[in-house]
Amino acid sequence: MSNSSAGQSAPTSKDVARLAGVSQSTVSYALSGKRSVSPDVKDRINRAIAELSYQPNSGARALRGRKSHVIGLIMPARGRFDRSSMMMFVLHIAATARSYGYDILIVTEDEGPDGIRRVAKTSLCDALIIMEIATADPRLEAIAAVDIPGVLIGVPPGREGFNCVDLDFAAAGELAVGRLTRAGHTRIGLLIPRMSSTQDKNFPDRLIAGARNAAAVQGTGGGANSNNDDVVTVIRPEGTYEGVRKGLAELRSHQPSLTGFICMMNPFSPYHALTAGGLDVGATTGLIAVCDHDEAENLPVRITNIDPRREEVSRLAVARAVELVETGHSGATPVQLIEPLLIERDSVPDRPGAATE
Amino acid sequence: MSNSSAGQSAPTSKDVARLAGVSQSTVSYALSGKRSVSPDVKDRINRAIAELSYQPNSGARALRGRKSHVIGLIMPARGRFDRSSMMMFVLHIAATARSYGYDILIVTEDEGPDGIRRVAKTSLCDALIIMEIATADPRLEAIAAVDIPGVLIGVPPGREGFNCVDLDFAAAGELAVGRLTRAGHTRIGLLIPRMSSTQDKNFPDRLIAGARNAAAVQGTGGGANSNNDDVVTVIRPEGTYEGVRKGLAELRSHQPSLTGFICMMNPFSPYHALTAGGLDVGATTGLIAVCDHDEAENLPVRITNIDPRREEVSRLAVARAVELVETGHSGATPVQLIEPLLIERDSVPDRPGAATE
DNA sequence: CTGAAAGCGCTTACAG
DNA sequence: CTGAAAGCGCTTACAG
Repeated sequence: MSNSSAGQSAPTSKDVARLAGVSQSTVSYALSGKRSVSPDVKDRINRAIAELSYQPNSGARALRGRKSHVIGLIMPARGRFDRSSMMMFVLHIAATARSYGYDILIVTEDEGPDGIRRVAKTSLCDALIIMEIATADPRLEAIAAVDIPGVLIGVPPGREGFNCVDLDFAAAGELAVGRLTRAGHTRIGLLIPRMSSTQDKNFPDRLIAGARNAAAVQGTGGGANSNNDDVVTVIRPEGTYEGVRKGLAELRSHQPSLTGFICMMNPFSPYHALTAGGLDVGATTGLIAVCDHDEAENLPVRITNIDPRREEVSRLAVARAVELVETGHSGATPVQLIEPLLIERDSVPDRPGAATE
Repeated sequence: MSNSSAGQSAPTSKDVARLAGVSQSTVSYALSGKRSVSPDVKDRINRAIAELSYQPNSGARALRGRKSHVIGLIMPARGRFDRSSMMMFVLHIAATARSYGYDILIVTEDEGPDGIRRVAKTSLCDALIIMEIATADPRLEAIAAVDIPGVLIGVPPGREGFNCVDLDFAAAGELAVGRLTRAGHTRIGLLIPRMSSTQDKNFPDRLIAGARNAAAVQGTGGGANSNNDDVVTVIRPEGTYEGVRKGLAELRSHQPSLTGFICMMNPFSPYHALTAGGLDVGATTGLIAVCDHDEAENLPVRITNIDPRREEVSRLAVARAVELVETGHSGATPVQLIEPLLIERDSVPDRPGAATE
């Protein structure tokens, strides 16, 4: 019943022109604004457009204008990824793209590097945004070889010649360690879920470096020359509950004095594993998660979190891609990092002797 | 450096024709197979295509062929949705679409019904797939008004004239209650997270009806005329940990004899809330979750789950959309439901007196 | 089995 | 300030 009209073919700019009593080119110029059009004529055209509910054919526009106004979003290669945060990126990227007049096309891992070549060579996409790229990712090469611009979300090694945008993970590490040490937690465990080996070279190193750096700067209360490696201990457990539980148990058996924890994941498993292990998060034990707000709020204790600012990262990636398309891209640009934000909630208790600033 | 080539414009079918020493139309026919081409000529064409790494321009193809080979994926309206499962749909839908030669374009909630009109009227998309549609969703009307086919994932009321595809939630309810009653659990709590009011009319009713039906059929051990409302008690808590905890606490205070639970969500919160409430899931208490495998495996006790079969639902939705496009759609078709699958894990213990089949 | 030509619906010089 | 015309790269009757 619905959906069944034989489709009396959509109106064209020619139809609009006829109805408005002007030429087709005037319609085009009225829409693009690339030539001034008298108010009277513009008005008639707008009326005609409204009456026919005209929208320009995107195929014709792409063909003639050599621009599809579509950005390809290359999804992560196979591996363990947080689907929830991926979806967050997709939604923000798509919304931002629309604000620039672009649409987002999904290119999945299944196609591999061929997918990149395909959407570029067929002129389906004007630019590419690549999520969670891995180190030895065959897609990096494909992106470099193709002649539409690409923006990486992430800063993988070997990124020379690419446009990278990401959260400042070093700052995130500093922020988390700084917050915990200020609250008096001088022994800190840092949990980063293990990924496939090729993905491991992207953000973890930066996060760890930032954490170590903050430990060195803020000191441990033991003077400038204390061994900073003892302040922050990194573990890379499996991302499952069982993996996290085991990792934490082992860690604590080696370092019973740990009172502060940072996790680069949904805090659900870490929180419950710590609780099951007899620790009282928010009372004696500190926990900071790098995660989205809803995940931080979704526990008995509201978890102080570092907002990974996926919306801002998404915006930056799209803005970058659009700019490269519209200025006629030319090579790589400096890495652009977004500052992380620490949101104070209830999971970081002060400990005796804490330097409350 | 990379990405910087001035782009000596992609090769066209004319270039291929010249290199192969044939006409442009022959190249086209060789590619489409709509006319027979001699092996010799076909060979030369293929060689030329490979040499130039030619791929047909999608704008031209769309313009001339009146088909973009793009399907628009309309994301859920604002509300509380499980981003993880949404992402699962997106990935499966995109992969399936590719297998039919189609691509997926993301249309977000932000555009509302206008987004649907836009991608349809501009001929950007050949068909639409709509996820998680709500009852009084203004997008339903837009879909009906537009002249490309639409497929709904979900079976909302007022779906006359639409093509619907979904999991058989009634069967899921039956399956879960059946499994628990067979294990001797005669008092069952069913947790369905509360959504925005307009979304509440889609699957929950079907799930509940199926659960009640199974309770009636299987009996409670108390004869055919027992009050079936007592077998299954439904609660609709907030989807957060705190909401689930409170909901379960209240439920149990009214019905202390509950030993079986079904949750229509990631079992993390229900599991931990039950455990925190003193129940031993897998030993004395049964829990079945409608969720993805990884979520079922991500807990101290492996949770027996009902696979929502998002991959199969996605496949069906895409197949339906492609069929409607390629046959020249004509109105609505019967609702197509996918059978749910119960995966036996460790969270449903037998209770004394259980009828072990 | 193959080729020359028209045309899909736009945009953009060119001309006034 | 406006119009007539060419052409983007395909596909598909039409003609042989």
